[in-house]
Amino acid sequence: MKEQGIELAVSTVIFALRPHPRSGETALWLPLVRRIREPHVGRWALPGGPLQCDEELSASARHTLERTTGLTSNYLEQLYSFGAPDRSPQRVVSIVYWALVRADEAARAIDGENVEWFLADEVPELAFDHNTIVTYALNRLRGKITYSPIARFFLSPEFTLAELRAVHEAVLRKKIDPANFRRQALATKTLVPTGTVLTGTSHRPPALYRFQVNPTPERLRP
Amino acid sequence: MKEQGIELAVSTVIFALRPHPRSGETALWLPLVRRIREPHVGRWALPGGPLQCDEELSASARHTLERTTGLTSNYLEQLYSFGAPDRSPQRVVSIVYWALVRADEAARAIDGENVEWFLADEVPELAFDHNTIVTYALNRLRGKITYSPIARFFLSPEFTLAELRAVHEAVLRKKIDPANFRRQALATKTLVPTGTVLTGTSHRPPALYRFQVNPTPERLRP
DNA sequence: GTAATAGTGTCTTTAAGACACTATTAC
DNA sequence: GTAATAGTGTCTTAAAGACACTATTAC
Repeated sequence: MKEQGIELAVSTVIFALRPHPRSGETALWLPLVRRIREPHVGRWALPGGPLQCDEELSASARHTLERTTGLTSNYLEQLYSFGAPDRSPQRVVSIVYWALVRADEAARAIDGENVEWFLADEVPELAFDHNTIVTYALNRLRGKITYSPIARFFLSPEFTLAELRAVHEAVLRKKIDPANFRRQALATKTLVPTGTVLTGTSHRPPALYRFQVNPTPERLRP
Repeated sequence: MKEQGIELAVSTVIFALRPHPRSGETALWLPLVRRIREPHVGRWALPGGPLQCDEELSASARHTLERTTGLTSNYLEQLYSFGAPDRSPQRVVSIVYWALVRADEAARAIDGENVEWFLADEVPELAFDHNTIVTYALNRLRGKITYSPIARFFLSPEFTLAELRAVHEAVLRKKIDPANFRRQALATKTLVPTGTVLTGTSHRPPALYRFQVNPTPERLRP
């Protein structure tokens, strides 16, 4: 069977938390790449590239992440495949992944050539159908964080409940009651107190937690 | 950019409800196609084929559905893309869709050459990684039917609450309390009584309902 | 009348959310 | 002491589930 001249690419939506430039509050960011060739020269686009011959799909997404930001991710998941015939002059089918990057890592990201980070809710007009893809990824992230314990992938291994709550608040852009959040988080039985507290604050020191390595199998919702 | 010699295919997992051959209860079925060439000659596989040059991904899935069963579907959704380098000798990336077919339609399906229907929970050992894909699709169907009103796509436009409940019971393979199911179904405000009842039963005639055309926008969970 | 399912009412349990309250640190 | 957040207790509400009960048809 002859291949039909359809190009196969893998793109990645990379999310990280950083302070908002104006309000200073934690906000969602993502890196974009400026296109240096037609079509859409000069426009910003999602990082990605053609799939290599013997490369896993997820490996391709990981390589893009590494090449674009110099970072690695602890959470990478396939998002969706986009393949409308008119999304590019030469037909391209894009398999899109999304990734979460820890805040402490993201702070020391080494941005590649023509790479720039944007507020996830304020991306400019992008090349191809990439605005649609970003919106789709944002919906998935916001949906998934409400029923799945993925917030931890934004954090270092040890964290306070306030830090975990701050991730939820930044992603969902709404305040969450600290008492209720604590109860729900602890009810999952996936948090283990390290026995230590975080000092240096100007108030009662919060307890530190880490996620249980392999408690009960994670909820299945593909 | 030269295409990397990777073949791009679209496959479709087609679900329909039919009576179980032994118990007689309604059960989930899906059609498979016997492979007539290498690799895996003689094995059963998901229906599908290479993506045509100017064809939408979903259109390709629809064509497969039509070609395999002679049927059309009112529900078609992208499932996942599978692309491990070793899943086929010549590398193939498969974008998989899943579809629901109405029971009354499925009953008069015209099966194509080398097509046979199997109980979804008793498929034989399939070609490639297609067992993995079927399991994945089953999980998605069972997950989605619990939070999204997709059961109706197994039914004709007018139906009783008992029929709707029977769909849930067949898919989830468990009994559901009729009283509670009724309350939940009506609470969604998406069911409209037609004002007529279904006669010919040997008991109190049940009211017929249809789904509201465009009530409130469907829940967004990509 | 009986058999069978349609359809209603109501109680219990669980979880989410609102919010008052106490605890412990830095200063 | 005050300011600030950590952490606990408890009330209200909504939804899920269990299950008893009434309603309406064919026979």
